Amino acid sequence: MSNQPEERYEDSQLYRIRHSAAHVMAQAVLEFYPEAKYTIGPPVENGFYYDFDLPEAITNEDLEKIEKRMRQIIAGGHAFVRKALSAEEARQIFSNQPYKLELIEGLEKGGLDEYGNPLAEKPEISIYQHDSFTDLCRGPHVENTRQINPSAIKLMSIAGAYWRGDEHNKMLTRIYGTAWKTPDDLKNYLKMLEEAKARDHRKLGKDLEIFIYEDEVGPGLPLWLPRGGVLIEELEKLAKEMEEKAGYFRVRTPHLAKEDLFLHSGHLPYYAESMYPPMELEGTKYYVKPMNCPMHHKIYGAKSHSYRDLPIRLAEYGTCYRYEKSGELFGLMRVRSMQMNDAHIYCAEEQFEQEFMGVIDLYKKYFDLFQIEKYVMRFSLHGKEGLGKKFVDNERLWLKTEEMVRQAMKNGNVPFVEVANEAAFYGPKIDVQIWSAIGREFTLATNQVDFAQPGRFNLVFMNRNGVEETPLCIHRAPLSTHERMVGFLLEHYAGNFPAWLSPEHARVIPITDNQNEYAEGIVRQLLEKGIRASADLSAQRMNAKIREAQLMKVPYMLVVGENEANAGQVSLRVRDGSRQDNIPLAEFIARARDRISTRSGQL
RNA sequence: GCCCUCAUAGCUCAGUCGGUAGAGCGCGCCCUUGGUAAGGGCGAGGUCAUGGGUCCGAAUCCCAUUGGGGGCUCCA
Repeated sequence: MSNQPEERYEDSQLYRIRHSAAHVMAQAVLEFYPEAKYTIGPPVENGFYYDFDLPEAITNEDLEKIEKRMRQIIAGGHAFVRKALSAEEARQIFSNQPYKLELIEGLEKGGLDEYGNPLAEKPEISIYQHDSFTDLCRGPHVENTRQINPSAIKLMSIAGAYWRGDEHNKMLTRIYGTAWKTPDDLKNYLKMLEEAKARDHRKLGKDLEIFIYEDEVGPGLPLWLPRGGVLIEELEKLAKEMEEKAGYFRVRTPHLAKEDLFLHSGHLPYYAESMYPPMELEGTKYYVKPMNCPMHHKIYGAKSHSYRDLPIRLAEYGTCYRYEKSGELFGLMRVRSMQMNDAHIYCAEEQFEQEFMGVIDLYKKYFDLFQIEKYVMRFSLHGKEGLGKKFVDNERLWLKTEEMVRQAMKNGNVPFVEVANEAAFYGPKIDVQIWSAIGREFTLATNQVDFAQPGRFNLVFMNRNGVEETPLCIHRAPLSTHERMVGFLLEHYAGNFPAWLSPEHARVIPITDNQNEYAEGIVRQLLEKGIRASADLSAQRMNAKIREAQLMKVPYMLVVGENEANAGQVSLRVRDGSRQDNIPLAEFIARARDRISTRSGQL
């Protein structure tokens, strides 16, 4: 750790290189498609993009062509020249570039940035010029195209993107590129992408037989295979243990409810589009539940409560269905059927901070267990504009609850960032961003403070003054959904699960079939001791059996030949390649049971 | 939902200019009884995603649909 303050990306040389590479790319594209309209091209994490309105679709072959031309332009050694000018002058330069004219208008009028967001102050209008290309741009850039290393750039992909990110606007063609200081940096980046691909939960999920999708079942509706079933069982066991210790009660609720319930909760008016359409029977409409909370509210409301009962914590691994739009589905990370590590905590206002921190503590325990080192709480606030539309219309309560959460996190020294306009409709939300072992960001856990629904459901408790009061409700899902959690864990561990999570703890590998019976006896003993085991009695050679177990990432392989059979021993091969030959079976059992029962990260 | 792209055996993939299909793995049988990441042989297995169209003839060309992927938008 250095004491130097970290340089902002926006101020770095890399940022300038990428920004300049975007301009060079735009020049190349315009040379091939002179009629193209160009829009914006900023640096982004790991690279840059530029959005064009092109007269025809371009292909990956075109990318090679464009990339080649970029290298020529770079070699030309052109200077980047900045010039400040008036809106009028800018309009003349970009007279045939409608998107640029729109940008100029935004800059001129009250200052809107390139994404259409308001700017604090009215900016100076400037252009940057190099070779034959001129762009409306605030910079900064490198001084000369030569400062872009032609062997450290690469065009990555073509994608669609809406003008100004608004789905009502025209779909533009976005070209993504990456640029680095040195060819080695580029190589490392590409290697990192390869690694990420090898860890992709969709690939590992298939290879390790965790889940599948079937066309006839439907998109976003995963089928969990036996090995995936084990992961889920273990996660539930973990959650139930932790929640029991933390004073939660377990409840169970149905998958469907009448329309009335979701009208009552306020979900239907806000989220009907994301719900499966209703089914109507005997004149009554039923909806498949998109979340569990309304049902938990009903359970809370089923009897009268005293302040002495609070907090009441209702937990359920509830199965929910949400109609995510087709283009939004993604492996296990975005699905239509999901099972949530859900719970609702009903508490009095003065209990809020303690309960809230109790949830955060739970998070931290899980982070510890899963060796998650980096996390940030994203604290999503309401937006004034959305009141009554996106958000429940009660600004006073919004501000009050937000302040409560803010204080709780400050007091608890929880790292968090605030994001405006992204709350849940019933209250402020905290999404937990975590980073996997290879540094990819995931949003898994979420919790929300709900000041709206308890009131809607007339949930009350009698306070110590004998006056009815409405409790607050904390929605929380530290382990997210099974789908997302397993997706994350697959990538995080690259499929090399700690023993307790491994679908198969041990595989017994007889060397010849003379040891098959001995192997089967071992399996029986292991199963008896709660160790998930099987024997490989196939006609293959031992080496092939080991390879197979290794590919399935089985943590413990027990090789048994004539010697072991005679001595009542096993040869232990651990997934990491280490070996312990000729140990008594009991010794292995003790080791495995210890690792499993403590949920150890060691094998 | 939108833009682009892809779909061949259970899996991973090959298939040229349009002439109705191949490999490896896996599966079954046989031989091999092997000491820490693939022993060998034989065999079964495909309406080339689905539905239309062009053509004497379509896995191959065109259109639509379904599903996957890269993005955008969205994610209570």
